[in-house]
Amino acid sequence: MNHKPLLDYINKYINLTVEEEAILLAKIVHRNYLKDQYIVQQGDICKSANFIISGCTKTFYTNLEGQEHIVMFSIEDWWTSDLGSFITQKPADFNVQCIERTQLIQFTYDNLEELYIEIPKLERLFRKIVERAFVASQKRIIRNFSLTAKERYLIFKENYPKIEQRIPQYMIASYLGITKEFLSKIKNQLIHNQ
Amino acid sequence: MNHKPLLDYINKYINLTVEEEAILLAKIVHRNYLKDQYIVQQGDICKSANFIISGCTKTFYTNLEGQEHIVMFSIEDWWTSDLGSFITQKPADFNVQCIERTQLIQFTYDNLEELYIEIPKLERLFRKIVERAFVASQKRIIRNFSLTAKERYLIFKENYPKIEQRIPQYMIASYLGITKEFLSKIKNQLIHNQ
DNA sequence: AATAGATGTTAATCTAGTTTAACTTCATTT
DNA sequence: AAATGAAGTTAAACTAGATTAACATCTATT
Repeated sequence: MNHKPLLDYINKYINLTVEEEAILLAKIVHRNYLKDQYIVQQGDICKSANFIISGCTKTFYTNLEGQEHIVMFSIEDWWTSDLGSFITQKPADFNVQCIERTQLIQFTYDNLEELYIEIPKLERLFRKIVERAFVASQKRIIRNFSLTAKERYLIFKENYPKIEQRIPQYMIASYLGITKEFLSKIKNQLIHNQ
Repeated sequence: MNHKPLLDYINKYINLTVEEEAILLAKIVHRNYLKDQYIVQQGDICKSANFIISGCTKTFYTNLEGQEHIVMFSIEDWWTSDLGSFITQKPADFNVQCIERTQLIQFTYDNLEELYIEIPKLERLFRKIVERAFVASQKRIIRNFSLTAKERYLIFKENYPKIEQRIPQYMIASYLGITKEFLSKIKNQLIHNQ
């Protein structure tokens, strides 16, 4: 059981004592998912906040016409969940699915509520994590409004240089909010530097 | 000095003792802004998290061509700030400007850091607030991708029935990510139920 | 009451991105 | 090695929404 990435990650935000680490480790579960398996499905109640040790997930919404819209990709050292469903314990709006074989650490809702009481410092940890996630989300809204698809694609490549090779084009298009055909056209334009 | 809306708001999330309330109230500042005054300007370091007692603000980004893109409106019983700038104490990406005469309570960065230490429960309060804000922001990204401008306008009217009368059309258009001319067209279509 | 400035509307023209559909490439299974 | 299917490309026709520009309305100030 490899806890190190989680503890290293936590220690960037707060300092846990050895006893606190032990309390925390007693309440987590390691879990392995295969490629294409779902961690959360739209309509389910999201039971866990998940810290990724290895692998990659996509969080997406499927509308009535069956079109997928990807809100985020998550990789090693990041979290994945339907946070809205998790915090309210109501049915999820989003699906979370593994794009690769994924190894993660799960905090169930009840265990995390207990941990907040046993180790109040964790409130600070998660406050800081969600603050950063919120800021990134707001910036994404602005990019979607004020930039063209080509500009958004270039920024995506800059921000996630390693992810692009791991993810099919049509998912990147979905994340950018365009069709796979138009992404294909953009890439062609970039090759012929237009 | 009217603290009641703030204390009522806080008590929906956590319970403060009388002593804790006193500590908190000692560290806040009441502030009044006139219509059109700025609370934060792009490039400034955002010095405060602001709880609105009365009035209304817009948070927006101005791009190089001078176009405004509104990320959020804030009214009574809600927060306004450039959170990204506030938490990192680096220059703001956004402007926060009053659309009406606005009365608010300010938490400066240093005071809030001290409060987190004196009243650790506040970590929980702000964790929960930001969690909800993040969830709303994710849902907005999906709406922008998967709905037409007309659908987004109708949802806006549903979600903010009282705000619409208080805010000029061109700002609503900016929030929806469309031009004021196109919003005008949408409204005309809705009148003639197309 | 006249002027100026901000806000809102209408309509013509234009464009970024979608849709549809046919084709290619690549990996997987039999 | 052939066959199936998933992923990606290309190109033509189409549309949601932008741009431009002229005009209308409303308000505040002198």
